[in-house]
Amino acid sequence: MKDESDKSAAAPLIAYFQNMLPLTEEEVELISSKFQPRLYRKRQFILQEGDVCNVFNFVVSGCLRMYKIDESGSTHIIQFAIENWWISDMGSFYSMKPSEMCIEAVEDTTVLQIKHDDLLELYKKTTKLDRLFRILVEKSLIGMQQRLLQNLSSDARVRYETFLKQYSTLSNRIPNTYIASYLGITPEFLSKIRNERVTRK
Amino acid sequence: MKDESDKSAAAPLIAYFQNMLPLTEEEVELISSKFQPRLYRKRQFILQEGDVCNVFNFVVSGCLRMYKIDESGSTHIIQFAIENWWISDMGSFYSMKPSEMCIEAVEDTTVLQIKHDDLLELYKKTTKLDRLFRILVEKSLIGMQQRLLQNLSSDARVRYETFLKQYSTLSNRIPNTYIASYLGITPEFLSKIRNERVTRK
DNA sequence: TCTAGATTAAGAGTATTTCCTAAACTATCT
DNA sequence: AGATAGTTTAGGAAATACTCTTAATCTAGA
Repeated sequence: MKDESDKSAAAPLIAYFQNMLPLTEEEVELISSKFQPRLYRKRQFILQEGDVCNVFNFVVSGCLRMYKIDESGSTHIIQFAIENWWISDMGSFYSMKPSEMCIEAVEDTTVLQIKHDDLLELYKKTTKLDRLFRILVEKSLIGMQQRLLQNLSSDARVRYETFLKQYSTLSNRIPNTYIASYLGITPEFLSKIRNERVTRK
Repeated sequence: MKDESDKSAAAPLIAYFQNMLPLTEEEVELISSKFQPRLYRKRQFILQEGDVCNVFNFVVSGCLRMYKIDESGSTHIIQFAIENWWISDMGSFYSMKPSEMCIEAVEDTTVLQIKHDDLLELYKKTTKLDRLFRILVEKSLIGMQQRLLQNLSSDARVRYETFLKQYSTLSNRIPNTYIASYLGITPEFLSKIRNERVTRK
């Protein structure tokens, strides 16, 4: 019974993988057995600053945010993760050193988690995993590069417009303070930008 | 004779890979046969805006920079690549769409290049390549994430200090205009920062 | 040796953004 | 349902971080 429910729990992940690469029956079994579903309530922590990030998270539903609190106390959101996104502090995950980041649930969120050691074991057992993770990390890298470029070349207004396009489903689901923190500005200033947008039209 | 020279040319790459994961004799052969050495003279283009980025580059010696020119005409350097670094516009490489970036030699630079199709073929022939590229892309992603964090949370002074630490070998090898462009400021302002540093001590 | 580009310098200027205060609104908890 | 805490909007003053301009000096390539 337990097996059955776990297996069906991993269905969204299997679908996600199958969409990238066909999987054999055994691979489906193997992957399903290693990913554990877990529900986080709004504002619960998946990772806290100072802890080692020892799981890789695949978001089934809901929304997570990863952020860092700097010396002066302000938070900077590196990434949101919604349905079918991956999130983890890879630096900490691979070095097994304490993380400087927090990962927190923005809404009630279901994730599928794999522990560090289990992922390494999967890599050993089937090379398909190397390929899947290669591809998904490549995608993340491409996205990250574009974000960096944005930050280098655009002011807050343009960055906000881009955010609205890219995260259209998210923009009215999360507090504006989070968006401000993602854009690297104060909530008050975001409010001004929003006001400009409205009156301009 | 040709084979011999090609094989030895790939030696730095093989050493780099062996340092990550042991390779079999066949894998060494296979990889060596697909990577072509190429010399670019200072200011030569590896990739020009509008072209498809159809090679992946491993820098053996020298230095490359990847940058974008925005609408207003200013250039933004995304990345430098020195010895043992990888560089390519991955967005263009995997989508096979024209790139918005340029990659240019900052010094005379030797690279080992693999063509898009050859890399896909290697992925097919040996899954070891998936693993190697997974790992190296993961490293890039971690680095990129840190850079983004820097840009979100620090002013130009701090970013410059970080640059000096991270690229200590590079900082006195390349023009300051490039460093300014990497940091996202004008060369004049970088000069002020540098002046401050000196007088402060 | 000449020339173009790179670096430093310095002052004025600007724009983007923060900071502060405050009011209105919204969600959450008991 | 009412209280409380957090979120959003608003507005004006202020700061800072950075640009722009001009110009002189220095450096490296042809």
